[in-house]
Amino acid sequence: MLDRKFIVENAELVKNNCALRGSKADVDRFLVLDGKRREKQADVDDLNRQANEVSKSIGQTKDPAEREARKTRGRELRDKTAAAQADLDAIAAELDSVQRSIPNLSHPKAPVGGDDQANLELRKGKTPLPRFDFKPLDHVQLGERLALIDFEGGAKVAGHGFYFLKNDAVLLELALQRYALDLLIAEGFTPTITPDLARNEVLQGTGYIPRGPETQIYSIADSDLSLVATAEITLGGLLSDEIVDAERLPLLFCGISHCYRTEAGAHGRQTRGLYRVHQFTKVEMFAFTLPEASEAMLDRFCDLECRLFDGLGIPYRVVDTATGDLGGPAYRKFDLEAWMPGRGEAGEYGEVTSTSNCTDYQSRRLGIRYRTKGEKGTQFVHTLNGTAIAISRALIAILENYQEADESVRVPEALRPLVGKERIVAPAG
RNA sequence: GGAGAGGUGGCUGAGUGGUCGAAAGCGCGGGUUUGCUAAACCCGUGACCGGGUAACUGGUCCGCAGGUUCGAAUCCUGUCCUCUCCGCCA
Repeated sequence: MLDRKFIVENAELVKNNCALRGSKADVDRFLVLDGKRREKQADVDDLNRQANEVSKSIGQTKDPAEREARKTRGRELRDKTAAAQADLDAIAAELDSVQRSIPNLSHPKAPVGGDDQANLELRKGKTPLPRFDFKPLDHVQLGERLALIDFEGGAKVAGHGFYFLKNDAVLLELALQRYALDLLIAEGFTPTITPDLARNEVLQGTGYIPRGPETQIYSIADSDLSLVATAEITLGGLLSDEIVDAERLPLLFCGISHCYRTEAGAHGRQTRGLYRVHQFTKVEMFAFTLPEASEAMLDRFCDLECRLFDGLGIPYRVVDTATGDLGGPAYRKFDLEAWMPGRGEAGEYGEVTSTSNCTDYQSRRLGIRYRTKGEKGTQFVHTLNGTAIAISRALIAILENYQEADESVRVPEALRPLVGKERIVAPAG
């Protein structure tokens, strides 16, 4: 969320930004509530002060009658205080909910627009688009013919949107995890495998909303836990309510987690195959940085994503995400869209990774601060997240780009030592 | 799952109803001493929300949420977490 004082002092800016983002957050309501809150707070403070004075004086009063008189006075004051506090709590609760609904500011260079149609292509990857002298199959067909993906089996045990990976697809999944990890470890990231469940409080801190009507999140009955939609949630929560020394920053983590998404309201759009599924594995990058370092870190994350996909020999383009498509927490976001030859009439780009600079929007909610030696007070860190590799979508890109006329699939050079073979062919029989 | 112990400031750790936002130590900042460094000594040093140009000042915070009381770090209830032991188990 944004800083309360900042919103008050920059109300017009915040309102304009809400408009750019297509957010319906009620900034005017926020301003009214904030004024009320301050008045009420002053009342409560004053009553508390009086009550504290009376309480202190009782301890020093010897005369029993005088003590009783002061106790009565104290009771009266505490009653008034409690009433005022209740008013204040009600105001503060509404204020907080409005404040949380206000999206982060937008980077001045982020393209303005209502949805992903306005995204701006920045550049393309090193690998040229593949040329096929046959009609390429899509990954669903390939997955079936090579016995790599079993959607029917997945649907049978867990419903539509679930799948079994089989045979060499399992090796590919593990190879992709290891491939991403090897690069990130070399880059100084601390590798982690994170919980697949998190407290709802942590979900909310990172900007995810469990149990809403349009929630993307699976909740666990009779608990305050949800299945995570990404390791961004668990890695962000890792340092919640902590104060770190400035010289320890930046902190770089990468995390393997399973990602669970209900995909509520996503029916009818790109639901074929592995593109939009309820569960997949992801290697996620996460950074906590000083405020002045977050822009450069976003470029670094984007560059790492490019290196991973260049290394896999997959064609892609990088897009700068439009303001209306940024969601709540992101200040700026870059997506990698890989070429998927089996998609649409003659191939289309489809999002495979995404990296965001959330500035202090998440850290303010999560209470993640840093302290600089010799300086008074603390400040909020900046948080960034980026997909290293989302396995399901990477699989689509690999299968479709590396297919051959005989329906076999070459294993990308970089993965061959990890998969242990050069080519995936249909199992005998 | 059963039995205990405990969660206090950046860290360690005192504190069992009033003057405690909280001893002491570490760390950190400043100073004295010093050829330099180190050591020693002295002073200062929590976070958050308000008011004030400022000096300064009001309030909140001792895992979290409630309760008792004029008054709670301290007593009570619930909850989360950590540790030890027992049971079960991959």
